[in-house]
Amino acid sequence: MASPAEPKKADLPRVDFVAHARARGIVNDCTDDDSLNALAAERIIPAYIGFDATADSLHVGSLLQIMLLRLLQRHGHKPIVLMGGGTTKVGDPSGKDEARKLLTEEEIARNIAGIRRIFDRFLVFGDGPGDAIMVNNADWLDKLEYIPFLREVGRHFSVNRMLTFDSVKLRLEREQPLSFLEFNYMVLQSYDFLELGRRYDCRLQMGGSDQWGNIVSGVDLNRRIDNRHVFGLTTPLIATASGAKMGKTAAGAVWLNAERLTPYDYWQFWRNTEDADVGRFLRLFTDLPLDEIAHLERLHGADINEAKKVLANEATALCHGRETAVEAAETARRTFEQGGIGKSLPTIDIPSGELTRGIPFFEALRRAGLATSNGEARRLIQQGGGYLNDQKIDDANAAVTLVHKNAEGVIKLSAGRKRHALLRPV
RNA sequence: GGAGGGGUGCCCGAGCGGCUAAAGGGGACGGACUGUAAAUCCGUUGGCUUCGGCCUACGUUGGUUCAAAUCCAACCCCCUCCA
Repeated sequence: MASPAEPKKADLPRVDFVAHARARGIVNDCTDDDSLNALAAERIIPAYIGFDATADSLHVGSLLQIMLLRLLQRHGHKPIVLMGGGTTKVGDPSGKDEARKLLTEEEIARNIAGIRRIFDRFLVFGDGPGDAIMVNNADWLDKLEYIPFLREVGRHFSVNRMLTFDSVKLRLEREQPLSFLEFNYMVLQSYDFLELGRRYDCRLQMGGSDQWGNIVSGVDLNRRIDNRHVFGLTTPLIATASGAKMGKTAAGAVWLNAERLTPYDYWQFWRNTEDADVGRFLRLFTDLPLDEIAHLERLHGADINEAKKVLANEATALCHGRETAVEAAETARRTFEQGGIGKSLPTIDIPSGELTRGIPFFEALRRAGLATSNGEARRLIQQGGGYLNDQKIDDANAAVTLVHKNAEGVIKLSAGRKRHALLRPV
């Protein structure tokens, strides 16, 4: 499989990291641009972002963080991917109304393995100075001793101030429960930063803007305990131009692994970006140089679709490889621009015998994954959204048979104009 | 430990004995309009169905009643206040 990491590693100057990140719109806030720039000029900065292992994949909600680590590495610095094997057992209350379900050790280990595969596509791991590493905070959190920890670290935390943090305040204001377990999350996250400073001379923690409070706490802790001058940098919260939270699609979250979301659907997600977001998303989610993006941004009206295709191609190439992206683009071209079919469309095998007898249209739609129940399939047909080989079919009970097999040997089913699937007689 | 409030469909939230598969909103899906965009408008939104119906659902388990999301009991969970 082709590696997407075309600018394989450091192809940009170390000193420009923060300025470039800002120019691309990835930076929401930074504790101290000037000192950080000075440090970047002087040496390779090990920097980390933490990811909780709550699922076996990450979704686009984490993509900006991933891109930031990638940009960091392109500028010659060292990305540290911190897996929250320990903190996942606690649960980050930030931005949530409810505590997360607690995961078992085995689930967490499995999740970390899945997430590692995603990072392998975006970063170059290794033992060299600018190579990325992945570490797990369970390595130090699991064996913490309560009293010594409280005495070393706990005394630096003011409960008064902790109560003012958004993550906590939100829960209290909305009268939602916040357990003491979760309340400790920010302390542990701060401690991670201290530990990474000690182990890897990590100087920078990055994360989403909702992590700002946790990050500056860690910056303080490094200074107070080890007298280490470290930095924090956050990314903005990304919403679509029309205000929706980013990363929702028909099927739910936009996952970064092919098992949860096919590369074709991933491509489609980017292809359907709102006009007003195209330039911004190109800067945030692709490696394209800024001048090239500025050029694409000048497209207007229907022409902007070309920019959306570039966005879809580049974003998909990063995540699934160039070859896969090209295939998805080709499938989309045939499907939407020629009303044909492409090989990236989901394909379901159906025994020929069944098709000889014929299966009702509604059932075919359901089995193709275009409806979750017979009722939904019937509704779809009734509302004029059921298509068989691009012909609208009104009769839910119409038989789908081998007669409908086209030149390529498959039967094309569609739900509305955008969702397609193929049945393949076997 | 005590007192009060609460747990409703994907989410928020109304209902507080029958007219309730459960108002309203959000989200989602389909249609119209477009450019595979946004905005807008229309429709749909528990499952199965031979389309006549049949199941399952309002924290859990029992009970009262011809009839319960609605009343009663016990239990579980959450919130607030008191000790």
